[in-house]
Amino acid sequence: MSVTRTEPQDRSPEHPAPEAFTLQEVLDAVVDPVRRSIVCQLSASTSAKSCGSFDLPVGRSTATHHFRILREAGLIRQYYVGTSRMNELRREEVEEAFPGLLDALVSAAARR
Amino acid sequence: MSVTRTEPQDRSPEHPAPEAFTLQEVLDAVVDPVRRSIVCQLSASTSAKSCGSFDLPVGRSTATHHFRILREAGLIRQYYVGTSRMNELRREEVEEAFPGLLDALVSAAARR
DNA sequence: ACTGAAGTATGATCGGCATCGAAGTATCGG
DNA sequence: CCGATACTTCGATGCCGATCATACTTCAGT
Repeated sequence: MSVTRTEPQDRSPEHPAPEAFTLQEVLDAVVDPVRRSIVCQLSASTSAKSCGSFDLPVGRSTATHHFRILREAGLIRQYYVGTSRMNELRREEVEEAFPGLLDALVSAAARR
Repeated sequence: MSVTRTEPQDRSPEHPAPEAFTLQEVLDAVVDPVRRSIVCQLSASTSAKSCGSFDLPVGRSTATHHFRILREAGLIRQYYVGTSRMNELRREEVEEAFPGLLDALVSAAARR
């Protein structure tokens, strides 16, 4: 009978192009403390980080929600490596769309 | 009997000191489109503007609410002139607390 | 005093969002 | 195949904030 085929899945999520970034979405993203924390942890790291490697005060399903908001705003890029979803900042694209904004935010968050 | 005394009132509202500014309050303030519009209109103007002189898509009481949020975040200074409440940006203080943030926001809002 | 103008205060409504738990999916190691 | 791991999806809940209408206050002009 039908052997449950395990065709390789395409699990790469949608990423908006820089031209589609909106300030509203970016602000909606970074106004949340948990998401801002994610951005700061990414900014402090040189390499990509898996979702599970973040120090977050919420459950897994909520974390997934936050990563999605950040991705849809254009702030992060996500891709799978095995079962892990890696995350990295889209520094250049964000800088191109909204010059100085990301730096100002991260350094503002670093104070205090 | 008691003549309704018209003692001069102190109607000057509370303004936080720059040291008390928090990034969270500033972002909570500017994430709202109406409030961001207020900030941009103030930034584009050289002089102070009365509450009523703004072009806003909400009723008066709601506008009052928005101005208060902006003031409590430290973004604007308010003072009465007659019955009019004047508003102006606290550029220097905000710049001192969160360097580059206000400029980045206003210029980001100006794009598109 | 009276009136109008400019805001503020208050209470109610209403929608959106952060959160969680439970169940589902995909991948990797034996 | 069998777990185990790492996330995602889904539905429900609960709260907070934006909005409005109404009533009130303060001031300016007459």
